[in-house]
Amino acid sequence: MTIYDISKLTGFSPPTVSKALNGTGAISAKTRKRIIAVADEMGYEPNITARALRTRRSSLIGVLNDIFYRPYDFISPFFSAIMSGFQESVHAENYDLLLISSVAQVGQEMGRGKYRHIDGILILAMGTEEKALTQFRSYNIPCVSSNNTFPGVSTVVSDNRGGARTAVQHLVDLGHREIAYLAGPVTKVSLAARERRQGYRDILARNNIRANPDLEVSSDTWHVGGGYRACAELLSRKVRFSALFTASNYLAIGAMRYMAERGIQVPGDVSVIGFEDGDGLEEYITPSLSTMKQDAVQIGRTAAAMLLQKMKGLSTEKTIRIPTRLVHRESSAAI
Amino acid sequence: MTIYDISKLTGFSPPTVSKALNGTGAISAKTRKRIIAVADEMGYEPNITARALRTRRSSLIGVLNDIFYRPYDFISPFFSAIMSGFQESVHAENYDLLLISSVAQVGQEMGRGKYRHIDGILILAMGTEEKALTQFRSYNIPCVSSNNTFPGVSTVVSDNRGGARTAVQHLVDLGHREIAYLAGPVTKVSLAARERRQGYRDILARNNIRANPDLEVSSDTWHVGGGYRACAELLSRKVRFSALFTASNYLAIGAMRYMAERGIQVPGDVSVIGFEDGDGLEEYITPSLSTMKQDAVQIGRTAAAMLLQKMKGLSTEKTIRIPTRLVHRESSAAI
DNA sequence: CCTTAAACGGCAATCGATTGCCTTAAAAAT
DNA sequence: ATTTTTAAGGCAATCGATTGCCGTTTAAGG
Repeated sequence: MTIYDISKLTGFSPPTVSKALNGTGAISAKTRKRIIAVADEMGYEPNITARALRTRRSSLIGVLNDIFYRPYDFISPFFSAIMSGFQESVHAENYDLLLISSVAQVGQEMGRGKYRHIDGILILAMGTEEKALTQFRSYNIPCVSSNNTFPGVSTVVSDNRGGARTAVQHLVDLGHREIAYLAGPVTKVSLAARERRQGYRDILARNNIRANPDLEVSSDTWHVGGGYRACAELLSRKVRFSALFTASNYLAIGAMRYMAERGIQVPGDVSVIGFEDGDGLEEYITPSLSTMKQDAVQIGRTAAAMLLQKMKGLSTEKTIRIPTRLVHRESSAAI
Repeated sequence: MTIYDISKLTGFSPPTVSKALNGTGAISAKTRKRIIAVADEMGYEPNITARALRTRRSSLIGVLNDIFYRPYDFISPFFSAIMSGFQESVHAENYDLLLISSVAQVGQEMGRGKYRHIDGILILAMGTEEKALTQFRSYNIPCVSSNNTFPGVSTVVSDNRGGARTAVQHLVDLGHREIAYLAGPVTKVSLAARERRQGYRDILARNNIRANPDLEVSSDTWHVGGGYRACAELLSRKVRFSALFTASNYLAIGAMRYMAERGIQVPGDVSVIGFEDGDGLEEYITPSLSTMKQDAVQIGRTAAAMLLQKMKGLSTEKTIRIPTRLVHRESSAAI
């Protein structure tokens, strides 16, 4: 069923059918109605490939989603939740999502993306490296990112600094003054990592707590294993702390495991608060985990709105921050 | 840079350029070499849209990935790991992945898929309903699934029955005879749910343990909350059990949480073993969780191989099972 | 030296939708 | 009643690659 079939059935020329169906051109209401009726009846669906060829727009949006949870090879539930909100929004404008994974191949993939004529791209990758980025720039595809920032690319993130402040202030309010921070991998592009650390430092300063560099450790991955190892490193420094703020829940789980193995009680000896990872587990592990809850779906929706704007040539570079919310559970308690 | 540009630069006609680049038709080695050299030098990349229009093949494979973890809206790490292996394999043959989520829209989505001329489809959805399936059949797209079976669709799954047998035998070997089973949502299509239950029953029978229906509960979701509620239901039945096999790790985590709240010790009072969910957390929660480890990436690769075969018109319907492996951790112990 | 066949490459059509421009008919203005 | 507008649709070209078929050229065979 093509536009030519509809043309024959209605007696109007193919261009007229096209115009009627798309609401473009000057077509009388009567004609349009007739054409639409026939198209509906025949179950006509436009051939999107032909349209893409002619219009040079593919209706495809790429999602660059690095898998940074080796050796498990899965997409972070947090990112996957962002994708969920994002997809919902772009679907409303008839875009579909093309999966582009694995930063290792990013050059190749972007080449691929280019030759597929992707109309836009959402960068969710955590491990995206500098050199890959220069690639993005050379192709001229509208682009938004989340959690990371790149020069010239708009970003939607949680209010990481504010969230970190809330988390750390929560610990202070519980009477803690020796508060450690377990960061994720700090890369040039990782806005989340930078801002959370900043929020942590803000609150120490605001409460006149002297910042102790020994209380800050950084994990080599965003996953549990990294949290475990970083906590080991932290404890090896022999600095006292009664509370620990981690840059993500996975890191918190890894850290708590290490402490459990060392007989350190949570929250008895150390209170812990993390940053949500989107899998909804924090309520169900023991002890249940205090968390800064992020609104991943909303981040996705916002990113979609921004990208769609950009694709229309509107909007300029900016960063939008989505509020986070403290959820107090068993892992954090008064000193 | 199109085939016409290369044509002008080399003096050969566009069809000849096409044939040289694709290795089709009768082109002399010398000509081919020259054309390829120029194409390389100019950075020519074929316009995949035009090719798709002409050949009627899109080089796009759809991934139907229902999000069944409401209200968290994320893709199960297990499925996401399958996708990882799958993508790696189909990339080798120059296919890209189109994301099709949300079973609620499956009809619409498939319509979409059809009009995008998807060359094949991988069904990962857990919640796919019967009525949606009839849609699949009517479009004639090569299709493989994982974890679920549909009439006429090949499937790659873990060796669920064997895995469940190993898990339950493990509990028996530890001296347990009162063993409960916490199932995932049992639907018509859920092969995994059916086979794991079967494996559980096999082992009871093999060890002359009388099956007690009260020891089997079924969760309403595959996520932690469902495990929590199902465990509550199980305990409310007042049947004694010293071990619990759960159909997934998330369910195990939910169940363990409920038991923790009731003061039931794991593994002191009840041993627990689950089925891997692919997020790598089981080592890091406390107690660490005994698990049947699945090879999700391998499942993905195998599914890709099967689908590619099908797309070539070869291969017939079948089910392939990928071995699982017992990993013994703290949550299961001798009685 | 002539015939036959194989090897190379080009021609023209095609995939389906869209677009700018042009023609005709109808409506409005003078 | 005649001219000017405006509205409605059609024509032909285009997006880029591919394919079947046909015409040469060159090599092989007699």
